[in-house]
Amino acid sequence: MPPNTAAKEVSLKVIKTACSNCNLRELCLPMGLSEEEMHRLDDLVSTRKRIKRGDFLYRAGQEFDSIYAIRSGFFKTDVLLEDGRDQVTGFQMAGELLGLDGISAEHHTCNAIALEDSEVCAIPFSRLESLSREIVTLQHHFHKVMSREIVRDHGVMMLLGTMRAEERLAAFLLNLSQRFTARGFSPAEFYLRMTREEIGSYLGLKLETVSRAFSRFQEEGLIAVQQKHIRILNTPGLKRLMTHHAP
Amino acid sequence: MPPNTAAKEVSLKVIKTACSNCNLRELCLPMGLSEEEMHRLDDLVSTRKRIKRGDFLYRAGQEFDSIYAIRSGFFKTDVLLEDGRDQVTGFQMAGELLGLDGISAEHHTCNAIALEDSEVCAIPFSRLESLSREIVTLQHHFHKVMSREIVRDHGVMMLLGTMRAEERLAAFLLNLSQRFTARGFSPAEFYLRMTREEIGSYLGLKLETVSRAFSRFQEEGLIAVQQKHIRILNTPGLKRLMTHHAP
DNA sequence: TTTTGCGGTTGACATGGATCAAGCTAATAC
DNA sequence: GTATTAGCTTGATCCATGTCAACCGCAAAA
Repeated sequence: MPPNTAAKEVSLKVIKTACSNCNLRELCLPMGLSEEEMHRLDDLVSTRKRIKRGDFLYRAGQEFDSIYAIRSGFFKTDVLLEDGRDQVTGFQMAGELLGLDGISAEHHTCNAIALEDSEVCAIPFSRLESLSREIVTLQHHFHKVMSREIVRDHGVMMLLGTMRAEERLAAFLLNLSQRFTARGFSPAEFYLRMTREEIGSYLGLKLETVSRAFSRFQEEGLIAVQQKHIRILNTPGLKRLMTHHAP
Repeated sequence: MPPNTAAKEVSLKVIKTACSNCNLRELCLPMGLSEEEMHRLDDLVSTRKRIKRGDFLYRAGQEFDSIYAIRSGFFKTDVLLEDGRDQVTGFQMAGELLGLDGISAEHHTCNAIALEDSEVCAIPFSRLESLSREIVTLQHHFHKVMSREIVRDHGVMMLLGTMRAEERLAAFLLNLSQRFTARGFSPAEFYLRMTREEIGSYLGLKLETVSRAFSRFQEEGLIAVQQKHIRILNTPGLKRLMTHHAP
């Protein structure tokens, strides 16, 4: 399928593919662009890709040429050490970008794996750089997105370096809740797309510890858990847990 | 002191200030630029700042307008949580950039503190964006620098999430050694600019644990420690320690 | 020179989370 | 519909690191 159709009559499919018609445009890369600017971005992101649950969007070591905007679905990224250890470095949802780590060395440094059937927009990076030389707001927004990733990583470092198990899990749940909210979903009720082991890997804990912390939260009436279904019953309680650490 | 002297006769001071005459230019922002391009960058970085040991280059919350290239000296960055906990998020040395985290929210999100008397070049960010719209190599290199920061942070997450105390310290020492080497210093012998407590904060450990790990390395003949003076005696040994974790 | 104090080392003990193990639940395959 | 299995929960025990405490040594201040 050719990515650019020169036809005047634009098919429904193509319309739906464009940033200008995407309901995530205010969360994603086109944030803050004018109508006209967004149409110029549309040309870049015309290639869409479906990724089945469990499949790789890209693998560590693979050549880097595009970043990806998640249109729907849910991903995790993980890094592998030579000795077999690995760690989940993030969970990404609709409107978020994947692949920014690949810019530095021109190859990907982590694996990106779909946790449910997903769709992404591939954005050829060199074309994004060209366009952002022309559109100031795009350039600036892209820099903000990269910077936000750095800030997010500092948050995770904080979490891993200073928080205890239950604080980590509370922070994790509140973060998910906040991101779901930003996407128009319930802040209090959601399905986890990842296993306890993946949560543990992300939080620097073993799956048993994650499970126990969930049970503890449930006993204390903070949340209701049933496998992957989570209901947050007491948000302030979780927040308190996050900040009032034992001396 | 006016940052731009229009005089034809350029003073020695100004010459020394320019990127084109900086011996760090191949590590720092101007990496890969042509002579002519580098001169255009010179105009941006004309403002230099001395920071005394213990002083802040910037504080969390402060308005963001510039990033900083370290010309000489040594810094740490740390984040503070509301409840008083804090964590060192990085140690930066000559040729490295500070302040990238501030782009996302237009204010700094961490403190940058000099660990020894230092000098930085302030780079007004909006002017850097303008210039990088004109100089492709500058734009691309800047993106790489930001991406590298993300990759580095993933490394720290890995370290905090999966490594034990001695592995963390070994990784830390090898990383320092490698960065000193890149700057033309000895790979095997250096002074630490930070306290055990700061190392511990960075590595998610208590200072006593750091101290014990140093002693242990010394007993095993891997390094010689005397306070802040470190000599690495067995680099492969340290590397092995980093990868052969207990099951 | 002496004093002061911060940073570092070391020891004894406490504990949070890891590990090992068993059983349970719910999705997926047959 | 039943069988299979991956994922989850819970209990018992262990150990790495945290905590508390004492002391050392060097460098800055007096």
